[in-house]
Amino acid sequence: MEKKQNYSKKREAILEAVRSTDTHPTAEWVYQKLKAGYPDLSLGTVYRNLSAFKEQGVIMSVGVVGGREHYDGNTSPHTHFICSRCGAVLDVPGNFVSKTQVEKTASDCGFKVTSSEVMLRGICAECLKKEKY
Amino acid sequence: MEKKQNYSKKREAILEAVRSTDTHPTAEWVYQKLKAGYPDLSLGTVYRNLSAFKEQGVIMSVGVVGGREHYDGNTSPHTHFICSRCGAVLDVPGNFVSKTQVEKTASDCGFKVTSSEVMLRGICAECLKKEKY
DNA sequence: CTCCGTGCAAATACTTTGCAAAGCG
DNA sequence: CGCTTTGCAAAGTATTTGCACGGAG
Repeated sequence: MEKKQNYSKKREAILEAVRSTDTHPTAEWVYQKLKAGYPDLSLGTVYRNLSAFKEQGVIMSVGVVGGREHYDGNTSPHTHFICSRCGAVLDVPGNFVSKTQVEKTASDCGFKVTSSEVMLRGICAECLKKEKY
Repeated sequence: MEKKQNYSKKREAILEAVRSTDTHPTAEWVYQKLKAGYPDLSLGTVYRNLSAFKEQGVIMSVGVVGGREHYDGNTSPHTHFICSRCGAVLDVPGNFVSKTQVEKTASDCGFKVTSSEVMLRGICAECLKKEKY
């Protein structure tokens, strides 16, 4: 039983904001970005719409980094890299997981896998540069 | 400049609690488990010690699932499966990432990778059973 | 005696929610 | 009009922190 969804300019703007960047934004980031064009936008609305999008599978969550949930408008499977220094979340080209191996494991263990995600942690190029002291 | 660390029975108990299970506990879980044996244990202490352990690399974090941070006493690289229904975090045998491929990507992109993690999402065997309606 | 570790409670930080008002169809 | 979406502010939840006291060395 799906709920009917009316058109909303703000909702569209929120989705567009997430899709138009590769910075893996947080709710706060989206809010700050849109505040200029939509002065009466409320942070609650951003949160509400982002979770709705996530639930519908329109966008994905990269997970919670530094206490904040980061979203990703790119739903095609790809890899993420998290810098332990600055907390940046970067896209990494390439799929590191063997699909057949996952499927085999799933049937072995008796559960159903709907998605897989690879996360690399380390220090990004930016922070490596600054670190030379 | 490392800080000196005295012996503490409670700290040891907290570490032992995380290591003695494969349920990937949260701070609250550890607290509940130890409360019986250490009636005046405080939740703040559990949080404090868990983050200290994590920082020292003695234990790892599985990430935030359902709003709570889950820890893992097993620091050897392995894979995690998260059930979208019940939120359980399970260990999965097998390493799904190609080390050489990660290393190549790292040098290509100019950052340093210190760890990699694979996360599978789906529905666990338990929940699949219950779902037959 | 001098620090370290802890209990306790207050403070944070992010996210969710209730409700009345405004908007879409 | 009926149902959806929003603003606003209050409530929630997980985690962190300040401080005085008990404990280890």
